[in-house]
Amino acid sequence: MTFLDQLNQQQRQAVTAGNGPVLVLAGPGSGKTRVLTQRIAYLIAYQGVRPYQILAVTFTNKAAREMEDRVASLLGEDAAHGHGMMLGTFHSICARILRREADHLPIKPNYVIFDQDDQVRLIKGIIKELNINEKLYRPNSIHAAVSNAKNELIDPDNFPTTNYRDEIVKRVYDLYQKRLLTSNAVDFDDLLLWTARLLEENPEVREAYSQRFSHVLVDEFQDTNIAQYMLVKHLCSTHGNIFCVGDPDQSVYGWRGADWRNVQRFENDFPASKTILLEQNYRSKQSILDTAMAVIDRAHNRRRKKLFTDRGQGEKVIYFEARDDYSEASFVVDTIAQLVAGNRFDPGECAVMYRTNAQSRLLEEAFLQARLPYRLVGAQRFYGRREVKDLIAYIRLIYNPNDEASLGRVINIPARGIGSKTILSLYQTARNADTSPGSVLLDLVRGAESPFWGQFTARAVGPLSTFGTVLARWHTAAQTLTTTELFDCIVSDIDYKAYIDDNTEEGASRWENVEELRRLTQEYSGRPLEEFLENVALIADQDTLTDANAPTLLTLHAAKGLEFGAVFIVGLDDGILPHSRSFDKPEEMEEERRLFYVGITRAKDRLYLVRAMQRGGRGWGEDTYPSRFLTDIPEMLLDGQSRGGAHPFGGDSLTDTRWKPSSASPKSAPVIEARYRAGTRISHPTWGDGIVLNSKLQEEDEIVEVAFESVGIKRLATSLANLTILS
DNA sequence: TTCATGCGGATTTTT
DNA sequence: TCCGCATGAA
Repeated sequence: MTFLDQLNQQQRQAVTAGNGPVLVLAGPGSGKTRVLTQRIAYLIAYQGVRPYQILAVTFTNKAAREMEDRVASLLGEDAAHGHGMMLGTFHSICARILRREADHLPIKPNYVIFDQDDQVRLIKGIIKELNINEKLYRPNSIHAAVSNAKNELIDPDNFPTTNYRDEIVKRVYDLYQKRLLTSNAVDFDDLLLWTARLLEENPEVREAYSQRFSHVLVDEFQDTNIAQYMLVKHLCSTHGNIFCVGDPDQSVYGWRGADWRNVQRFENDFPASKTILLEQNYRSKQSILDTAMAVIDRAHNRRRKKLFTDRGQGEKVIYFEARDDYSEASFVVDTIAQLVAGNRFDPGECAVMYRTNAQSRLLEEAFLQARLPYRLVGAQRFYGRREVKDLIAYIRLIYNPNDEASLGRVINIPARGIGSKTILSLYQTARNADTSPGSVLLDLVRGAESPFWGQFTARAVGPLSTFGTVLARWHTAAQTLTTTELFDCIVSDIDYKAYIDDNTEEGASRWENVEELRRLTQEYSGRPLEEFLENVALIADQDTLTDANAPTLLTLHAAKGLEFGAVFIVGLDDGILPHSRSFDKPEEMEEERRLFYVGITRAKDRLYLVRAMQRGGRGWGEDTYPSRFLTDIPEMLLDGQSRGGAHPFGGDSLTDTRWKPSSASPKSAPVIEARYRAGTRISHPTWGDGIVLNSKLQEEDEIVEVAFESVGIKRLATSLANLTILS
């Protein structure tokens, strides 16, 4: 068993555990991914389990792919690849099961998946339709209530009502589910809900899946909700071979229905389960673990865990208090530039983490200003763009013309004379006939023969039937065209370029997104449309992580499961972390604390805790207070102080000694030699060719001034700019 | 029906 | 700060 040699005793115990339920409680950096992959490899190589009998649930699609690759490299390529190991997120696995088992359910196999936007859009429409006061009952909050119910497997009929608000939610929920069905659509929660119900109500289906998957493995178990828990339980109902890995201290999705008590539920439901603790940390220096423990030990209701490592004490954690949010951002960028210039880290080993997405903006600006590349994690960034959503909605509508949300989105984009009045009457007509607006539209192609024709005003019926005709043509074309061909067809038919590219910079960037989306469709050539749509719908934030060697910007939530050499956690102000919306809810405050803990434990070698004394606008920002979590960290663990000299905890304050990164660096600066001279011809990835005007050595880096043919004179740090010498 | 304009309001985290 | 909505004119 060669690959088992490198495991510690607990890891090996987990990997080689026999059949039956196993719960692995794994601290951060304790090698849990390794345990999962080796467990799979072990089952295949030594227990005679066939790959297709294994179901492994990961937190992102990216993690699933990586796991597949790692298993393959442990066993040799063909042993794992292409033999039907079922690997993916809960949502993607459910989507596949539902596609196959649709005839047991009130949906058809060509269902579409509604994203958050579609869901809220639908709810909003229903609120309007039911004449409910939109100000009092916000679509977003009603949606949250509905979603919570679904995550607990509560259907509209069983929705508990203790007050008037609940009554409203119940009515909306009921209609919402009906609308989803006429649209032949499911939302994110339905993927889990329908699958759980499918297995619950059809013993023969349950047994078939349970027998096919003789081994079920679940990662990030602390973040499962009730629906997911039940799903897992059903899937191993015949054999009980369930292997869960998780860490209650890293549970940060409670607001999404995740219930860390699933760990307790597991122990109750599977009394024979083995529990294995992975405690040794292989990721971080001890100074970082000490900081992490200081923060998490204040949490209530938890078993104290000792985090230890043999990676050495490491340097102290740096605390920096910036004047305002602008200097917070430039501190981060400057420090990263110095870390990179000093050869302490690759750009790609650095990450900046924040509580809310909005915080990324100033950081991005600071990176842009410094002309340093960065990578931003977040599906929203690309898939949330209007132009991208529009085109995906077109494709979705063609794939499934009953999709009401997509139709509503694109029916008048670009404007084709179908305004709100016309749309209203189209929807009304469809509802009266107990069908979908899309099929009314398609029926209008028959002209006056359609029973719907007479129901519209002469003014409205023209544009409607025209659009119906186009839609019908696309629908037919889609049977033979590739996704890319269909994409091109849509874009040119609606002249989308003219619609979005208004010759402004903004317009140009929108068109770039369209081209990027087109490139994406090419990856799906030869694969059915539904795969494209499904993957696009279920994309996770982390799936957007590229392997570019540049610092990563991401939310603390998105950081879960990742690790970086140097981590900056910014915005450590009360109200941001912990977020002000959690202040009066103890449970949520605990979750904020765990979120901070997750961020801290992402760091391998260096950790920077950063905050701004003012926030909100240049010079006019409001004063902030340090995060209350900072006071839990003993002073002796921290290095650095604020610009004003005040230590956040009122400790000994040194007067205006700004933190100097070089003073904290134990490595002496490497001596470097100039590589560029005036006259050297170079090439830059974005600006093309240019000639070096002059060069000087500065702070362990070579700074060159270059005249580019395209953009004129620029100053660049050669350690970052990725220049190629041509002559 | 569309487009421009101005106002008010809200504003976490994500599959 | 940005977004969505209502309002009013063409």
